[in-house]
Amino acid sequence: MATIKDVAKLAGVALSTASYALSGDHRVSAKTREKVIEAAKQLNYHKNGFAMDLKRSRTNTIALILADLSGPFYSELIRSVQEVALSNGYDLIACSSMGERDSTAVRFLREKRVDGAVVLAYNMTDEVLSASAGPNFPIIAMDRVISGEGLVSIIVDGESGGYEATRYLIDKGHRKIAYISGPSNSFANSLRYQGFLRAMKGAGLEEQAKWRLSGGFIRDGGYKATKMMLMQGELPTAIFYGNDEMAIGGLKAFEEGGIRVPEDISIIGFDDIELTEFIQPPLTTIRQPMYESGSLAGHLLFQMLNGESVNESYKLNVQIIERQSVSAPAKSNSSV
Amino acid sequence: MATIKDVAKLAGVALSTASYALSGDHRVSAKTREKVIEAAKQLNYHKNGFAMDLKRSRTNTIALILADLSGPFYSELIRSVQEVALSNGYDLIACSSMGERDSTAVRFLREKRVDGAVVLAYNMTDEVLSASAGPNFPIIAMDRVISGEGLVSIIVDGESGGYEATRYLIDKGHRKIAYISGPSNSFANSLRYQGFLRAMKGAGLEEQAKWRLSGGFIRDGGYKATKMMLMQGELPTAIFYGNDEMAIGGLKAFEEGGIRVPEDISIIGFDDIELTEFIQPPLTTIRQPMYESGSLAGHLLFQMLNGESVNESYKLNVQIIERQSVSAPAKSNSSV
DNA sequence: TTGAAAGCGCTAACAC
DNA sequence: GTGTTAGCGCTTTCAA
Repeated sequence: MATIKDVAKLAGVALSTASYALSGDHRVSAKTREKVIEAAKQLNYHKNGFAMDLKRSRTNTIALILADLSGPFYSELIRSVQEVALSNGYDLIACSSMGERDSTAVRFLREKRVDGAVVLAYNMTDEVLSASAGPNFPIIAMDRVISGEGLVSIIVDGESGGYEATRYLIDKGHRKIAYISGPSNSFANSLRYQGFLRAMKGAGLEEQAKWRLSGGFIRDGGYKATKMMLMQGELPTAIFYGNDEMAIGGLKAFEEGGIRVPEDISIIGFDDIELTEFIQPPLTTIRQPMYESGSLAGHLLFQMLNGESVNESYKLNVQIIERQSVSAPAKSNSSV
Repeated sequence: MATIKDVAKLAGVALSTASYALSGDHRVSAKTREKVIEAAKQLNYHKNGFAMDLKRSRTNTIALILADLSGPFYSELIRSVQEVALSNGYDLIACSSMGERDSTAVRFLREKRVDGAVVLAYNMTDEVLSASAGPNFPIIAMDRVISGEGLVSIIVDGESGGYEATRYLIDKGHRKIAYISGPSNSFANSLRYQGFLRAMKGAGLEEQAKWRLSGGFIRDGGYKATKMMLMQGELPTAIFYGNDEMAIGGLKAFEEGGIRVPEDISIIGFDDIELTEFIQPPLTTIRQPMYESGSLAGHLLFQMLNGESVNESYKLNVQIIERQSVSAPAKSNSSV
């Protein structure tokens, strides 16, 4: 790899002159510049990114850290963060926090390989975030409550979402409602569940222990939890799945069991992923403002990078999206 | 930010001793090591990634470059490349080539911010790839034919895929077949189109100029192209969409136009994205081995990184996935 | 306008 | 075992 030294030598100028010429400083004469550029081309020279970053101690890059890069659910978030980064002249790299303690993500934060980060990854510990964030290294934490210098949290109001989803079912006449939960260590899940409980209690309803199942936020988990419910014999009249993926899995289980949705049982999801529109029946769900939250995250990050002060936390509202997976409970089941 | 210098000073040892202690070199005494580690903790010290990379001139990171990070289509690819990277002890970062000449992606390659890359991005020029690749910087180019030192290309056999898709329609009795194309600068698209033409010619059929439409590989493009076709009045009996996204857009246009698929018109897509299973009717399509190709790309990259020699190009096969969007042409339309 | 030189934070060869 | 020191490739001050 040719270095700027080689270029300077070939062009017959000093190292610094070459540097100036290459970065377009207007103090070098046009003739010198040309010589240098010609030499650079000849040697196929390109700046070494690290050396530059090291010197500048700035990378002009921010990271978006996700638990799983391949999740379908993130595309809007990625897009919105990317747009903001681009329009601020920054680069965005996405990396995964898979691998836990020694993940790429942790290293990028620890070793300051980027100028700041947006983190949506339940498997990153608060500790890592707190240790990395600071006045010169802003981190926007999504979906978790955390505070500290350089830290801002954005949460979507999952509690209200859980409440509204449940309330919606209750208003349709349902009395026997189950909540299929996500991973127990997920903050988003606990919020949704709390909302569910508040709505149930508010309507004088009780959660039945036998319907307390978990599906880990994944499709197959929803499928299995639903199968289990089916095997138990007695079904609720409505199910609130902690997220859409699990609801889709549940739908498959019902289909296999010959149970019609929403005629025999109503279901509602959470997230409003793309698929919900396309499945049969289209899924009623709670929409998370992914695009908006990504955009907010990006903007906040750059405000912090520019030394402006921002609030410590932001809460975004959710919205119910009515489709066709919920109806009034069937007569035979609607008795309390 | 505390540096190793500060740590050394606080621990009362030399800089190098601190460095050795921190990197676990066994020449330092346990006592010294402890002192250093304690000092580091106290100062909340973390290595500076760039300085390390600069020194080592290795990053232990590879990049996956995609035209659009948010594409739903890539999740399997991302997952498979990530698995390989992780199992080789490397980090993976994903970045987008949006922004063309000055994109993050171009900079990462040019400035050697990573040790190698897998590139699936039609908007990166061959020139950039050739200029960046070299004996010490392997690049795996997907979906393009390119060669040079440090360059390997993986292509899926889109031509055969295009041929098979078209042949499948012909075998069902279709004679009037349209191909809705992707971006004209897309290599994948031209392959598919060539396959289409070969099948048509082989059956003594001709492509009709009026049905030559482009949808840019995006859903809305497929929708618009189909609308346009609808407005023209005369329809083919079958359409081969250059990818699934466009086919999904087309489906919507047909639905709005009161045209039934596959009763009134048959359609076939390409890619086998997740959605194809869930839409109505489920889409018959050509499956690309995304997971396999990502895995292959990752393995090749590491082989090259280890100095092993590999072939210059690899071709992967496609497979037709029969679902329910194709039937024999309706009687009234099936005449030649 | 150009050149010499300091130093970003770190590693590793070498000397003690 | 531990300390000294020379760079990695670059930018940027300062002097010429």
